[in-house]
Amino acid sequence: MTVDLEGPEPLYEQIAAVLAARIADGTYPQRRRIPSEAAICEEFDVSRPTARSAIRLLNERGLTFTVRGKGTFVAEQQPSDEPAGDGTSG
Amino acid sequence: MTVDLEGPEPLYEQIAAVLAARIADGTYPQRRRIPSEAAICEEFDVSRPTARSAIRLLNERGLTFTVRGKGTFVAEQQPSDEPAGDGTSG
DNA sequence: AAATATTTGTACGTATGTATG
DNA sequence: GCATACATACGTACAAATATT
Repeated sequence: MTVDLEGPEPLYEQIAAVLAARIADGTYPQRRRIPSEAAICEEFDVSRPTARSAIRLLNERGLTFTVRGKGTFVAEQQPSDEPAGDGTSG
Repeated sequence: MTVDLEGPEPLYEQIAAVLAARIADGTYPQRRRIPSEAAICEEFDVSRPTARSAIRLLNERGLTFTVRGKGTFVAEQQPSDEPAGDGTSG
């Protein structure tokens, strides 16, 4: 999986979207750790600040939570503002 | 007003607290712009990322909102988790 | 307990892009 | 076009918490 440097979306949003998709499809199971900042830097070839921005988004959206010295973990519940939304309505 | 480099709180939290106090006491009135990132850098002698972190905190807490190219403005209402809290109960 | 490695937290510096006036 | 101001992104260093040896 890669990101689009030319796209309109910021890198950190694209990366957050990729990670969010992995959470949604179970690649990153609940309560389990997601890859470290360093690993995200490696995979997406970005700087640590950018990797951290992506994680920050996930945390803000309630998908994950971060514990210093341990890592970032998938939250047990992913709250949603769109209770019925799976995008298949149209 | 200064910040405490030796203190336990991060610089950006200390700065956010100072700005929040100015919002609370009317130094920065509602709907009015607060100082620019550059001005905050100057006043507190910090880097732009640190100034931005402070502003981000204010935004997250609903005290302010930022408009790209214009500045950061005091929100019209400051939501509170402590409906009765003004600290004068004792 | 000590040393080392891993991982996140804070902070600085800089460059470039985008939006407003 | 220029000046101001925020947004994104890279690079780096050191501190603090955790985990392993």
